[in-house]
Amino acid sequence: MEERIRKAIGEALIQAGAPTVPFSVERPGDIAHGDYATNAALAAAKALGKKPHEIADELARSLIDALGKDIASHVAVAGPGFVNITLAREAVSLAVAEADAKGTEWGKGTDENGKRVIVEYSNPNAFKEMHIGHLVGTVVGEAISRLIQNSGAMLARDTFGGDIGPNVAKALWGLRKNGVNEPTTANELGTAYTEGSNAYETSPEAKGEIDALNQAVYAGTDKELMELWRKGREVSMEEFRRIWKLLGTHFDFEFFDSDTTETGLRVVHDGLAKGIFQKSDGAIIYNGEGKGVHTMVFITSHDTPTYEAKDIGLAFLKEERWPSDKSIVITGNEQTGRFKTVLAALADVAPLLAEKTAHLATGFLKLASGKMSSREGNVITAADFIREVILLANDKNTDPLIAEQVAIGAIKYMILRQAPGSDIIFDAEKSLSLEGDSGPYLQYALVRAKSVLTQAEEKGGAPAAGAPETPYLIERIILHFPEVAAHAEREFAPNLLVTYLTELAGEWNSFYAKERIIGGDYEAHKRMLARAFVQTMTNGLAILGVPTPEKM
RNA sequence: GCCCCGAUGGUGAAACGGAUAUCACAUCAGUCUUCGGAACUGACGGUCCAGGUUCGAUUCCUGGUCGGGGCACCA
Repeated sequence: MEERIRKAIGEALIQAGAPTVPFSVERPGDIAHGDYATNAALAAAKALGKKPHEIADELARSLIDALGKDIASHVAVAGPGFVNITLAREAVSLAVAEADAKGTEWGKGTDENGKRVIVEYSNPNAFKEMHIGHLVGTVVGEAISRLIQNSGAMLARDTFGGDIGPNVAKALWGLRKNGVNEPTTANELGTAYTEGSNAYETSPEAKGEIDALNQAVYAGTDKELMELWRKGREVSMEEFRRIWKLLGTHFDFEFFDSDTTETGLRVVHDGLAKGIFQKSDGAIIYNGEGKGVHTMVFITSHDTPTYEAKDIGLAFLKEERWPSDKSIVITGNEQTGRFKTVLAALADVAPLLAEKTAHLATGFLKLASGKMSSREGNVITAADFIREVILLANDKNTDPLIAEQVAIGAIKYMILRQAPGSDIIFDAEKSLSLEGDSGPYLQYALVRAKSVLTQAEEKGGAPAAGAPETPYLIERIILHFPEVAAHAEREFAPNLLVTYLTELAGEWNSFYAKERIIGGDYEAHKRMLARAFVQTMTNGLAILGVPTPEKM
């Protein structure tokens, strides 16, 4: 529908003599203005040297002719020169029927058809527990992945685990000190890491031992050590996989630091020979001066690669394993500066790889109250956090599966409702009080609509036909779903979809309170409307990765 | 010191350069509980400051204030 209007405006502008003016076609802020609005007349005014209103009047006339009464019942000029289009009843009914008929295909786009896209997110630190910061990256990464898939791309998910380096050495040191040869729980690893980390700061002797362990892992010749390392990593990853599953995420590729060191070292050494990197105090650095990025060490003076060199290696590894048209990396926003340096260096060594790589940053998750902190430490693990929220959801849902769905929905909604990149304040009690503007609010609206439909079908009979001349507001919201999904994908902004679905759920609740469906006027039409709402909400929540419980 | 990001009602957020700045929570006042009240309706209240660009600025530019993050051998 939007495309059709856009085309009609484009042709009208060509006739008016302003073929290249960019213009918008969007939902008006106030639905009372119409179903679509365009600023084309305002945009063209300067180019044509005419008053906006003159152009708007002409545009309105040609739009009426081009679209016809079956599509646009009303075209009006308003404000400084907007042209508002109100859809005809038949056009609205047609769009709603389409939502109902298309099923899971409703809302699918074609913007990324035929493209291969790889998305990296969640990046776990093996030997450390998953904390709530990873939760944000995982939830946002999954939603963005699904948005891209919804636009038609072939998509692969990958995650880049830290399994080598000083942090890992600290955990190994702790394990050895505690005499643990067969670690079995993530908690055990977390404790060992904390101990190693503390010892590293306070004891010069321990520091030396840990540094030596780090070198030994890179060398990989100490069989006993490598066995402990392998087991620890696996235990750690099992825990990550458990939480990923809980959050509805599965990775096609799990890459590790240790997979990328070789390539990273080689590429940086080659780059050194070409003058892309420089030697400095025994280390190999990338000089970012004059390029607006920080200067950073890529290879240390001990000839071990830093995270930066590993990221370079990873870019090559990804291309080798799953060649793509676009590569997206999602990390916390504290890494933005570091990533700029990596991309600048990559642009010098492999311009094509750098060109198609984009970095997206997510914000921090902060808790509204400190109550959730289950331990004395200030780090809250993702597992503890999810458990606490499920417990809260349990108050109203005895079924453990539903409590979990509600809790995951609440967490995801809180994270996805705001623009990625900004910090997130999570108030668990507020999001589970479930009054408007929450995941469960959307889930609840869907559950109620499904319930009505079930009862309507059981009742059977011949529902009253016909439809009111003026469409219900809910109909006019439903028809915008495909445009919203496409827009959210272009901007990598799941929050746009969240806002839309919240509005949709609110309008459905409003409709439900005002209008009698079973046994009411226009029952057949209202049933279709209910089905269209269910389909739209179901598909929308699926893109966000928010579970849809059958009952609540 | 340098670089990046942010600042919107009491609180948390939204708004391709567009119309009377949207939504929720809280507060206050109602609906009514005969398709599921985790609901619905209404009231209250806001763009950090000073300039600039523009027909039009929460949005873009300059300066300032406050807050967060980053800045070579950590990830």
